[in-house]
Amino acid sequence: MPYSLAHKEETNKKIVESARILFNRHGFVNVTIDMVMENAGLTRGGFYNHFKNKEALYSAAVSSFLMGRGAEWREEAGVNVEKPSIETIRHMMKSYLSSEHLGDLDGQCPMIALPSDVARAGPEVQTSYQDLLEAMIWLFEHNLGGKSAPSRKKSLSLAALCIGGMVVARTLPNSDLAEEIREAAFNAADEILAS
Amino acid sequence: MPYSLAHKEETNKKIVESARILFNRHGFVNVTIDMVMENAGLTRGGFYNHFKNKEALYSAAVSSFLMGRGAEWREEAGVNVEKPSIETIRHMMKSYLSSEHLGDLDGQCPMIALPSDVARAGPEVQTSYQDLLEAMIWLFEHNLGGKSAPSRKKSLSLAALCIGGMVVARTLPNSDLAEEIREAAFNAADEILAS
DNA sequence: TGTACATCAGTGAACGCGCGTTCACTGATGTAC
DNA sequence: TGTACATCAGTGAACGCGCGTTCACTGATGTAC
Repeated sequence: MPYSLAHKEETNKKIVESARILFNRHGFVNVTIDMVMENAGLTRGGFYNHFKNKEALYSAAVSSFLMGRGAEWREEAGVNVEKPSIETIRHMMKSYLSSEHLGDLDGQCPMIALPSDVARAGPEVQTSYQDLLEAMIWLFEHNLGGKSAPSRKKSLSLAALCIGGMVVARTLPNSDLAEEIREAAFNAADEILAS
Repeated sequence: MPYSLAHKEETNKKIVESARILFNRHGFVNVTIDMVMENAGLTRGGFYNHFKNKEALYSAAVSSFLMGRGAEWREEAGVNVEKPSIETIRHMMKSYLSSEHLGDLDGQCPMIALPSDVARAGPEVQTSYQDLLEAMIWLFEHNLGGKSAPSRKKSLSLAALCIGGMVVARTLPNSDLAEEIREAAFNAADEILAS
């Protein structure tokens, strides 16, 4: 067996990472396999050694956020499984609903960049999206002190507000209204949290 | 001058209405001009008698909601310019964040159906989207009793929560989580309203 | 240790299809007489 | 009132391009001896 298994995995990661960035910026349909492969330093034909088809790449790219940037964020935000606290949520929200995140077209959360794309994609992609969403909700619930009807409701509202506020703001680039919406969403989320 | 001016306007409306429905369901890129024209009872070639190109149609389709279904909704919700009231907002939100609206792929608000599409489209389309958003915000502000910093903030948060909650829910079709999110968003919006 | 070999990741040309757009035309309709 | 005409909305074939996917190949690498 020529080429180590690790080598193929490495290449696979490069493709997915390249795709994640390009999808975030341009959406599923506007990104071609040529673009993804070239951006990964490879050529067109090799793609099908790694994925069944383009749709399979969608799913992998969305999921990759959870293990990559998403994990970094959880660490940065000081997510501490031992000591859950509301302060942790506030940190996460501050980072999620930040001006920086709004401007980060490459690194942003796919839930913000791709909602309508995912809604029209196949079930695998939607499952990946739902996993991301559930991870976010879990972090909120956990830091609100565990499972209970009120903390569940609160967590869902916070998720809707975080993602939704950013989606709406993202749709209006270079508009003062975008920043205004983002800020208002953050304040509202903060109030829900405190209530 | 053969064919009355009204005739051309009539056809134009048919095309835009056909496009609005198809875009809502499938997104900009996945809808072809053939589909739009056939759905309007016409043939491909005539399209360019009415629009410069496909992108011009995006903008027209998004805007059309404001004068069509959007106007109906404002009436249904009992929007009364003379007597603004919080109850009016509650009606609007109840309708916007309803199960019916979530399932109405054809008639839904384009702000829910097309956020990522619009984010990647040209400035004209984004202006149309922003007009829609500002109309919604205006209705909230007006019924909160007019211009003031707190009512402005509240209106922006409500908009983010209404649109955002629906966007997130829409991304997860056939999932219990979708309904759960929609309901949580409504409750949170109601609390913001009451606060 | 060195060499021949087998494997399969990666290459790039080619295929086929679909879509946006163009264009020569056709024929329905309002107007002039 | 009736008829010939001019206009232009609508038609549908054609063009050209781009993209997803396939495929015959090449060449780098690990293994067997």
